[in-house]
Amino acid sequence: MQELDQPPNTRRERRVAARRAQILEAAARLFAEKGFHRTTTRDIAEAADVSEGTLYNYFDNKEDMLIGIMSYLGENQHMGASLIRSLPMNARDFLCATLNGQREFIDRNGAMLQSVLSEILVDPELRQQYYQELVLPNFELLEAHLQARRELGQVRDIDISLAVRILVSLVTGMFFLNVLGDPVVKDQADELSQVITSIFFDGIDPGP
Amino acid sequence: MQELDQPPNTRRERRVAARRAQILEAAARLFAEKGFHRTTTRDIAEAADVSEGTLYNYFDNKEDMLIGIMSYLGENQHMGASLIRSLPMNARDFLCATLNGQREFIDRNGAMLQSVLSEILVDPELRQQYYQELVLPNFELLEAHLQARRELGQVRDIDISLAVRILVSLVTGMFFLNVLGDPVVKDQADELSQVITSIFFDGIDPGP
Amino acid sequence: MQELDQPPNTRRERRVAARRAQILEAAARLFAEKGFHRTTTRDIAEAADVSEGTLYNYFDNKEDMLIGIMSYLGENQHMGASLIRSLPMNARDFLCATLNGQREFIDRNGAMLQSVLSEILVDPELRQQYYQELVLPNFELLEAHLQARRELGQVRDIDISLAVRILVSLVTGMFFLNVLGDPVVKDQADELSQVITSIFFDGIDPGP
Amino acid sequence: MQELDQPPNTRRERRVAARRAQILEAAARLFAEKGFHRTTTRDIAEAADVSEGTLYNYFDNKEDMLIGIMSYLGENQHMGASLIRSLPMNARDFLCATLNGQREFIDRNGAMLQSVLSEILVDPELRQQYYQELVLPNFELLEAHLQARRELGQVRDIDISLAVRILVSLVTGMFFLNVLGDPVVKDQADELSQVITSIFFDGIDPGP
DNA sequence: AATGAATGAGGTTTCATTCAT
DNA sequence: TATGAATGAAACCTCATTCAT
Repeated sequence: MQELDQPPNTRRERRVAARRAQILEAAARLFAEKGFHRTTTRDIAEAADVSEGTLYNYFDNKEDMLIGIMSYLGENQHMGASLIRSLPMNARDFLCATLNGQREFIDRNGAMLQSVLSEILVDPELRQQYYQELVLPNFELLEAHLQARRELGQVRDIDISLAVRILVSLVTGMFFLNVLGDPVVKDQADELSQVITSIFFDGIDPGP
Repeated sequence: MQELDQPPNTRRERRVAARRAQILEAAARLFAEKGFHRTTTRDIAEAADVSEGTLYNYFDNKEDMLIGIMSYLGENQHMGASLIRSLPMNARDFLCATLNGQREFIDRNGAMLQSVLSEILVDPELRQQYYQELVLPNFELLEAHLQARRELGQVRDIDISLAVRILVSLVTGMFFLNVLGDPVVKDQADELSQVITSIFFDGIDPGP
Repeated sequence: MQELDQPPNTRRERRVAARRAQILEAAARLFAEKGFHRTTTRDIAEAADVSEGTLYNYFDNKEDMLIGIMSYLGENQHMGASLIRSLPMNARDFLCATLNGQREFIDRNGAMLQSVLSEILVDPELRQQYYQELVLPNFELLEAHLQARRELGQVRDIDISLAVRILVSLVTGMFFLNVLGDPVVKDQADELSQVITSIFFDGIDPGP
Repeated sequence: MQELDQPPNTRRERRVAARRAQILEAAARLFAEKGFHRTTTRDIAEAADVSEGTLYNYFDNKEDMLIGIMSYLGENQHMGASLIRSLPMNARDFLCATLNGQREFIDRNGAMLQSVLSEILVDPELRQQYYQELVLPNFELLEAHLQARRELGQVRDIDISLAVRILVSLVTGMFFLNVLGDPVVKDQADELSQVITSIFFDGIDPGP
């Protein structure tokens, strides 16, 4: 009568997950458009095509939706798996591929990212959670990866920790410029990954 | 009835400017701590040691204070002047000095920056203004500067526009990491400028 | 389709009655603990171990449960029957026994009483019903009883109506003090009936 | 420029107190009519002829108004002073006077009492405060008084504590009957005090 | 008959803004 | 010019009730 337990979700659980996703997507879009605080629960309910009351059957409160968005981002920012498997790849190709991967991720989840970042800047608690769940794990994966490449002689002896921070800062800042609507970044997105790779590996020094 | 414009500020104008600054500083601190929306005008009034009513003698409304903060940031982000004069300086030293200058600017005005960035992410109008007044001017100055150095043969033939975006993204992203409280960025701030310079000029490739 | 009325309850009717009782008991307990308005239908459903929907198969609405509680109290406050039969009993013993009987009734149904009284104070409609169904009948029984005793010469010539009101007030007020948690009333409950009887019959005057 | 401090209230303080009273009176009336929970803040604002927002300049929240009402009752239930001074009075006259005093107090503050009692029955916290501030002090005063009279030989040797509880219960229960609209209690209010006094002193026993 | 997800009206509370003093 | 009490719109959230399953 009840479903099997093998797939971890029963029919009911799947329905709940779908509803949550439906609501989160609507919320994220609005949060990115108007900001968390300027978005009312009524807005969200209308965009998600449910009643206001229903929102609260799936989330404790409005803030909980933001946290839900963050968790979703965390779960879908796998980066990890690919990083390990990609060691055989040429170092430059790998960086370029990673940057393109990030771009793709942002294309899909930009609204969520935008809405979360905005609040992170001014909410210490959220910030803490974001750092732990979304930033640190990536730092560690990247450090391990870079370290491995250095041991393979593919990278000169720079401070790995700092290099990773620099890379992540760059991607983050790029996202920012994108949000600002900078036409250069928008129109030359393809070249950008290549130029970054080029500078990151060879620098801008004209050489001897 | 109004004073002349010749001496840029009469006694009265100076008093008004001081009051505005006093309010803006209080507001910026609170905005950075709790965010624009979670900060009430009552909070601001108390922090600035004036009454709520008085706020409205100096600003049209709460949003106007945020714009005031942005204008203040724009006026104090001189970068410009120094950039021209520093051409004679060695290219690497110049980059390092610039990065340190940015750090100093952020140390002084971090709270304001933080409060403004948070809203910029979710307020198209503000975003537009920020881009025009704070980002574009710097882009143009930096491009001109980098172009000049390239013509001097101090920089190899990369896309100047993109290089400038990369640099600014990096600084912006670094600010973000700082806000997030990343201990590496915080504790090794000095090395950071050097490592960035090193990578930016020489890359991470181990060479032949 | 419906069963006959001859045997006062068919199996089905008994099941329905049991369910109603199960729900009413849960509701009364919660109403007494937190009040009618602070108790949600969800609370009641959980406490009664049924679903919220099921509540509405047995009661029209939440208010109807309160009325149900009142009816239950009315049906179980028999006082009446015993009053008549107890005429032969010594007057003092009778009063003492009645007081103890009340105490017992309150011990068993205190929560229901408490929840009902609270609303009665502020709901004219409920008040009316309570007075008609629970108070007046007792007044009449008591008056008749007291009248009979007076005619037997066991009571001096006081205003019977008022005497009954005084007695009932006393019991009601005592219930109140009990709810308030007064330690004296709680710990000396046994003496209390006796002291009341003693004062009620002999007064506190030291005599000549 | 500012008023003297001698009268403990400045002009401003007096204005605040007046506003609070104005709001409390409106609230108490409505609470008694419809109950605390069925009374909306909008109702109160309209009845008090202020805006809803203004309510919150004088009270933390709706519950705080109920507490305010209770405090007001506490401050105006002096009973105390008169009790001491009245020792010379004949014991019976004293009881009768006290009962009439209570009746007068209830006539003036019945609505407040009603609204508070209703909530006290179902709110443990409020109940505690009520007991401490309104019940206990009266118990103590009455006990001392009765004790004094007993030592004067005006009262036979009964348990003073219990006698006081009995008296207070009686008054409380009478208030209840009044709220219920019992016509006997309402119409014979004058006789009531006398009958109570009569029974309380002499009992209902016909004597030998 | 039982369930519990969905509903949406309505409640309390906050807060930017105004304006009389 | 400075004040801060008053305002009232609007936000978030709760909860009794319904109804498809």
